[in-house]
This record gives sequence, C-alpha cells and structure tokens, in this order.
Amino acid sequence: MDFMKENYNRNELLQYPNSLEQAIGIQKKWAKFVSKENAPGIELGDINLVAGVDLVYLEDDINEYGFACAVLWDVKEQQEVSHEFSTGKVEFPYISGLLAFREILIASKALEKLSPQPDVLFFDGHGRAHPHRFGAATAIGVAMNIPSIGVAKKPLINVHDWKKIERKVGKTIPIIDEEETIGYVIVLKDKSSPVFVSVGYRIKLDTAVKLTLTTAKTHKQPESLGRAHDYLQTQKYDLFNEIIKK
DNA sequence: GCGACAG
DNA sequence: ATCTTGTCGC
Repeated sequence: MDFMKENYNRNELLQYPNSLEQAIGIQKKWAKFVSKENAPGIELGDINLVAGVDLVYLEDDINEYGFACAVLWDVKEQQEVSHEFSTGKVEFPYISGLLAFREILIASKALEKLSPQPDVLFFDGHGRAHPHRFGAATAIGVAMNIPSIGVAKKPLINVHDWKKIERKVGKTIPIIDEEETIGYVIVLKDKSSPVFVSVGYRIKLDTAVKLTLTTAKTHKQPESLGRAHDYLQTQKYDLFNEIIKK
C-alpha cells in the first residue's frame, strides 16, 4: 500500500502529543489513512469475542491518573471471559474532539493484557461520528489494528431531538452529517437513555449496529462496556492506592 | 459575535 | 470524567 511511504507508524497514536497542534496534525494524518485504506470490514460470523473498554480518573495534588478496564465477552455464550485493568499518569487534557489522545494509551494497556485478544472492541466514545471522522474509538482500533466500534452516551455532532427517542429496546435514529449516515442513536435497554453507535475501524455500520444490539444484556451499553464501567467504579480507589504508594 | 462541545 | 442534593419513576 502506498501508505507505507508516508511513515505511518501506529505507535504514534499511543504516545502523548507534545502540543495541541501536533495532536491535530496526527489526527488529520490518520483520518486520511482510514479513509483511504481499503481493508475489508470484519463479518458478523467471524466475531466470537468482543471487548469493552472504559476509563475513570482520579487526581492527587500533583498528578492526574487514569484507570482503564477491558472486559472480554463471549458473544455466543453471552458471558464474561475475563477482565483486566491498567493505570497511568494522564498527560493530555480533555478537549472535545481530541479525546483519543487523552484515553487510548492507558486503554490499550488494559486491552493488551487480555488473552486471547478480542475480534472486535467497543470503546466509550465516538468512532466515525466525529467532526473529522476520527473519534477515539477509531483511533484505538487503528492503533491496535483491531476492528472497533464507538459507543458514546452523548452526541458530538448533528443529532436533533435524540432525547425524544422512545426508550424501548431496538429504537433507532440515524446520525446524518453532510448527507452521510455516520451512525445510529440506539436504545439498548428499556427505559434507559440511548447510545450513539458508529463505526470505529474495519467494520461496516450495519455489522456494528447488529453486534451492539446482540451484545447488550443488562446495561444501557453493550454488556462488556457496562461491566468495564461498573468494575472501575467499584475498584478505582483501590487502584489509586496501589499507584500512589510507589 | 454567541453557543455548543464524546470522556 | 468528577463534584454534588434533592427528587421523580419503576
């Protein structure tokens, strides 16, 4: 592929940028990579294991720390296989549109601990439903070279009246930007607010939507993501104490 | 200029 | 994400 000429090193996405300008430049460069790469998307029949990744943050007087949890989920058996945590000092601020640079380094460390590796990963944030079509879910998929799906809890662009969606499982509203359907607002659990699903990397939107619906169980998010969130809320202080002692 | 703005 | 009181619905 002609990308290789342009020094595309996935590791670049797993380092903290030195400046805002650099982050924007990196995002632009990789958005181009994703839009031009012609790798096929993974098919539903080839997906046996998925993983959900989420993060929480805690800070002391000096530093801010991020804690990630990755939950491995068996699609057919509808049960958890295992989960892993990771910890790290956060060195990039939260900036809307640049979430990837704040989160995916630590998130990738939790994912790397999973064995076996998942066929697809869910990330708490947007994928293609992003101003530059390169949300954090896309970034982590590219960085780890694993198909990914973005599942956010709030819109980043364009969805009017999403709050009025009927809170019944399966209800959907397309997310359209510049004539293109870049995702769907979907209710995964009765009486719960919807999630915003979009393609991350190497997966088609319809496949992403189907997988999101089939891996939803008791949470408003895919079960792997909901569990990752719950595990972190339960264990974040223990994880914090561990890193603080060093 | 003003408001909105994933986690 | 985190902070943070009360309150409405199931």
